[in-house]
Amino acid sequence: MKRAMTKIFADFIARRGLKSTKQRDIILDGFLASDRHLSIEELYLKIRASHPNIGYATVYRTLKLFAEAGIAREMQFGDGQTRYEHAGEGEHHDHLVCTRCGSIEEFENETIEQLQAEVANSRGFLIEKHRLELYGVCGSCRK
Amino acid sequence: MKRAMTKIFADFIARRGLKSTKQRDIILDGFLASDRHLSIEELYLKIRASHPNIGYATVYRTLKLFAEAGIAREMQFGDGQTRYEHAGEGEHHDHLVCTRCGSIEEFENETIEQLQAEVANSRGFLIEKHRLELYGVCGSCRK
DNA sequence: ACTCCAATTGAAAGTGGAAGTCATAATACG
DNA sequence: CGTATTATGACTTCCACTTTCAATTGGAGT
Ligand SMILES: [Mn+2]
Ligand SMILES: [Mn+2]
Ligand SMILES: [Zn+2]
Ligand SMILES: [Zn+2]
Repeated sequence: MKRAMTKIFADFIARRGLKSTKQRDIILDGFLASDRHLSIEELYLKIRASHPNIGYATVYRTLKLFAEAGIAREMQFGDGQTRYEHAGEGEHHDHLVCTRCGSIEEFENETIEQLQAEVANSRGFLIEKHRLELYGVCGSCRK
Repeated sequence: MKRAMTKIFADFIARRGLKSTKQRDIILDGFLASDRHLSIEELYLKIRASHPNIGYATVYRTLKLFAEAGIAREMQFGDGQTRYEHAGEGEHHDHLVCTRCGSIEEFENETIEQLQAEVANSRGFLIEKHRLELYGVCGSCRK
């Protein structure tokens, strides 16, 4: 997975005539090694621990590149910060967001996806993407 | 509907020991007379046309009050602006958001709601609220 | 290896929407 | 009325990005 992502990003860099830099390598490593759904700030701080000279703006711009390259996806969970998650090839999932501890679980439900398609169809609406999030209290927080 | 909303807000004002003001009346009228899903700025500009002396902050604060009173609901559709829609008693719906013209349609699907509950249940997750939005091209924009 | 130029970087400044401040004004009620 | 309390509006601050810019770097072509 990590290999694949690294390859995809390298190809993207090449295709776009961009340059390979050590900052981008470091940020990619940090991103791939992390828990999913981290904010720019979170990744920046994590990376800064071992690379104090990498700037916020570079992390910010690099995450945008990851999104363009298709290895990251931008998300908004209503906490005022943009979060990035790993984006595998064509994979899709929705989220359960705990309003207590902030943890984010993922799920997939093909039936829901189909019903969404039906709703859109019946109105002549062409779906490009969708967002389904369940907010509430996670299992751990309920104990 | 409008009558009901007005009543609900008046009761809310009374219950909380707040004051009835002409600004709040004007803003409530403007809100109820509007298309749904408008941003603070949009409502502010709309109102300013006939009431140039009403400030942005008052519209901002009053919409928050509407939300607390239960006659409005705060929404985020990813365009960076908070939008408010009319909130009827206990009613719920999800949205189809056109990425071309920005129009927002509403829909309800009980089966999807049930499946969401099942997903949550199977993980011991307690749903407090959810968000389901389909982004794409609306019927009009496809023609 | 060396040049050269476009791409990149990081610090700093800028942006836009939301949220807070505060002096003045308006409301509720005895 | 008179007064305590709340509301208003102009302005400021906050915050999460987003852009700018001078200095640096990557790497294609000598
Ligand atoms: Mn995820
Ligand atoms: Mn709606
Ligand atoms: Zn939790
Ligand atoms: Zn449209």
